[in-house]
Amino acid sequence: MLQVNVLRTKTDWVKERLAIRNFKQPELVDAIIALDDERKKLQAAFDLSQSKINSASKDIGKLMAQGDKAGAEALKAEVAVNKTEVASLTASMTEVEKRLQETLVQLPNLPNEQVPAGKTPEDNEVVREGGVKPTLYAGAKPHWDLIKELKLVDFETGAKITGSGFPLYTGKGARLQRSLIQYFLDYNTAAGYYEYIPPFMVNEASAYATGQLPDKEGQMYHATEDNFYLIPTAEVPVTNIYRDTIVKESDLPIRMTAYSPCFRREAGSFGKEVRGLNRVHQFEKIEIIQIVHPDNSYQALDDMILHVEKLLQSLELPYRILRLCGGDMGFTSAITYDFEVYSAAQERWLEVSSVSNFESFQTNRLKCRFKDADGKMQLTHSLNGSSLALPRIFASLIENNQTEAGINIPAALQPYFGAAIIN
RNA sequence: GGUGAGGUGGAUGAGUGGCUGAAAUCAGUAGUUUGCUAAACUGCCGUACGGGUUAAACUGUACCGCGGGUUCGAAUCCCGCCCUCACCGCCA
Repeated sequence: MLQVNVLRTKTDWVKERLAIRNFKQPELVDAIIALDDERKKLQAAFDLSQSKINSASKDIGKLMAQGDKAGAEALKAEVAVNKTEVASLTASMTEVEKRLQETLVQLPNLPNEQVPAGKTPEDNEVVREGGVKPTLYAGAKPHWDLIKELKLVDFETGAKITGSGFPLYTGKGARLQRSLIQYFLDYNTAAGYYEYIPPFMVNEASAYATGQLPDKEGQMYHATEDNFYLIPTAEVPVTNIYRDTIVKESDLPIRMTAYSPCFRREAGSFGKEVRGLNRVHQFEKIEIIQIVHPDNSYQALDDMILHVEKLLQSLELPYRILRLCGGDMGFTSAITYDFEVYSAAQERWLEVSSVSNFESFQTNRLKCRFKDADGKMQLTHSLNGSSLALPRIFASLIENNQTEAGINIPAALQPYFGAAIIN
């Protein structure tokens, strides 16, 4: 959520930035300022009336103590008038605040200056590529065939148990999955990220604070009986650790990592794009999250990018880093870098991580602040990224490392997996 | 799920209708003193939204788990909900 103050003081610049995203309703900015003006006017009137009531009430107390009943009654009548006024002002204020809030949450974050203009994924910029695309042998197969042959993942039984898109990892597949989780967490904690295992369901307040509500309601599984949402990413519960908190400036940066399953309804997706492990309703992901001083958030972003990049290098996967264009960025992001690995048998790039700086967009809703050296409250900045999302790593690992003898496990993973080859 | 106790500022904890935005202690912070460490003393020390100011000072309102209600006036009384703790029930 953007700060009204920013809209007010930098109106034209805000509209310019929104245009980079192809945001179609710049007039909302003016509407918000107008609503905020109205809110202020009502607040001032309310404060005045309430102040009259307060002082009259004190006087009534004194008059009663002195035994001046008539005087007290006269004042009570006066208070009654102000009370009606306060009641109607309160109603107007509630209404205006509600409209203000509803409008404010419709504005996406402002793209950073580095974000390229553009509408579709084709407009994303490739920042750099790394690793070597493997040359596969003649009989190489896409992962959905490999997992069947080697009994790594059983989609049919997963579908029987739950529904399509809920994979059942089996045997060596389950073991590979587990070793990846362990490896990623070790890698992240070694870099100073504090480890959590969060709740996998969150309440409405948490889903709202990180921006899943109201925008992405339909994306989440909803346990209506208790009004809990299954998390679409560990970002939601972990970032909410710092909801409504005032942190010490000296505690920044806060670095956190967490493993969690992620649940996404992905309504309306189907076809080749989502075949096999490419897109599923439940997947595993290890997330990294930072809450930092606003002056340092871009340094933190660079650190996170490097962190993820080195992890991909250690897995010996060919990868590329994209800077997303305005039109392809998430609602809450100021800048996003996507990491894709090349899946050799599918001959396509698969997104395995997305690292974003939210600046103060998320922390404003979250209300995570610190008091600076001058004693002023400031919003922290928040960032997050995947390090890493598993299914597509799984898919590209087995596709890229397949040989006639079996699937080679990269050296970094062997201590975790306990073998050098799957066959 | 049942019964009981409770939810007050960073922490502990006082406060049962007006003198309480809230005692006291601790922590924090600025300073004074002391030869260092330590200690002692003094000041400051909640958040939000307004007004005011170059910035402050100053000032209005709201907030004592959340939402309602009673009252001229509510942290304090009433109702609903949420959460925590204890015991019981169930259970990985």
